[in-house]
Amino acid sequence: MNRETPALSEGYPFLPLSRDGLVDRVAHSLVSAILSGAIAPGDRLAESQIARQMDLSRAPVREALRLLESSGLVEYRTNRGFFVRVISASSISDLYELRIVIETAAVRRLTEFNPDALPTLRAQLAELHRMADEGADMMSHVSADMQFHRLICEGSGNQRFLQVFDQISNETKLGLLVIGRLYDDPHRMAETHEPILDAIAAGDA
Amino acid sequence: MNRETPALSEGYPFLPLSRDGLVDRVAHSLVSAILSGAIAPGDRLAESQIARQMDLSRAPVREALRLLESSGLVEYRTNRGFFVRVISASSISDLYELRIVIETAAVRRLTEFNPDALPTLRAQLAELHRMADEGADMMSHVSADMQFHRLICEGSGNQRFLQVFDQISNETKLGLLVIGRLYDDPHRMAETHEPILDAIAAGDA
DNA sequence: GTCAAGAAGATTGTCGACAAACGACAAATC
DNA sequence: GATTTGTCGTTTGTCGACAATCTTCTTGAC
Repeated sequence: MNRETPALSEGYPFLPLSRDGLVDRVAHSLVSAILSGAIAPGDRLAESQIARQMDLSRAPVREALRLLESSGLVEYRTNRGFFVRVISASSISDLYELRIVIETAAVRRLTEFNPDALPTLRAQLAELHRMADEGADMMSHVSADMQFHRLICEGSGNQRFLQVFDQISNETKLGLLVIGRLYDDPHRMAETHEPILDAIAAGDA
Repeated sequence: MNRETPALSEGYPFLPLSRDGLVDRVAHSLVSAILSGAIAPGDRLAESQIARQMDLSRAPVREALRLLESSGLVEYRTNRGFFVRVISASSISDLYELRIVIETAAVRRLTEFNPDALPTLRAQLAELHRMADEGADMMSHVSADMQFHRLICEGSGNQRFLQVFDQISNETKLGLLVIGRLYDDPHRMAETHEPILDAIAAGDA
């Protein structure tokens, strides 16, 4: 009974039904609620209430919240519970500086060891422009934008860069949504990414 | 009833009894066991067994393990449980590169905005040499060494640098212990830190 | 003898209940 | 009247039990 071994020749039209446990689904649901603004920063996240609304016990909710805590979206105080983290201006600027440091290093590695990743980056950039044309909503823009930066970290070949990026990505999204107005002009936003690509193509970090 | 406001003039002889919950104590206990090598990389961490040995229920153990997971010391597989993470060579090198990137940036910020932090760093370096003289055990060396690097991140003024550093610090310790032999000559090890201080003093990142 | 299917044992996943801690309001004290 | 103390409702902390899942061992067919 090995899951890796397909029972028959590859390729049935079955979508790989999510193997995540309940906890992951709860976590995902909470992330959506927070990033959509349905739950505001500073709000209390009462376990029992969430559990009741999702129709399950407190245990998986608790674990999901602990998960979110490690991604910086949520704050925990002993004997007091979980709260949606309030992002301060200086916190955002610190976060931004961290991203620059990580991604700069990632780009350097990428140009040096993995120039093959360029086409993928170009494709993602094109996608950004396409979305700008179609006037997609801000949430989609932020996601696509983040995906571009994620690809850079992924292409660097250093697992840790990607790990840090993923760890702070949700918080970054929250920060971007708070700032918001940066995305007034989606095309301009997309264009700011092009110098990065050019630099990579030129082999310059 | 404000805890911040003392009832009478400041200064009762009460030591501030530990406010950590059970979970934190369990987590700490597990970290010790892993870093001391009492539990080897790859080993299974059975919740029930740990709970039984510590004489408590599985719930706090579970949460403690989830905590360790986010610090990279432990790996979780759904329906399969927790395992002590095995650190590969490439993983260590990736981690090391990440630290260099972060700490370089931290040093740059520190020299620029917070040169006052220098004395503290010098003191910690002296401590390293003192320990080398006294022939302290490796674990203490590793801790003191890490503390030096932590002070750099702390002095940078960017909370995120410190956050990332702390997040990977346990894993780094584990890596250092695996490599181990680097600490054959503690004095030499301490000396490698001096150029950093000199560079900071010279205002050069 | 090898391999697959099935049963048995052990471990994780989830639950509901109770204990402990907290926050807010009411009562008492100076 | 302001501050401290006591009480109450709510929320978190921990527990033990049961269900679901995985792993191992056994069994049986080829």
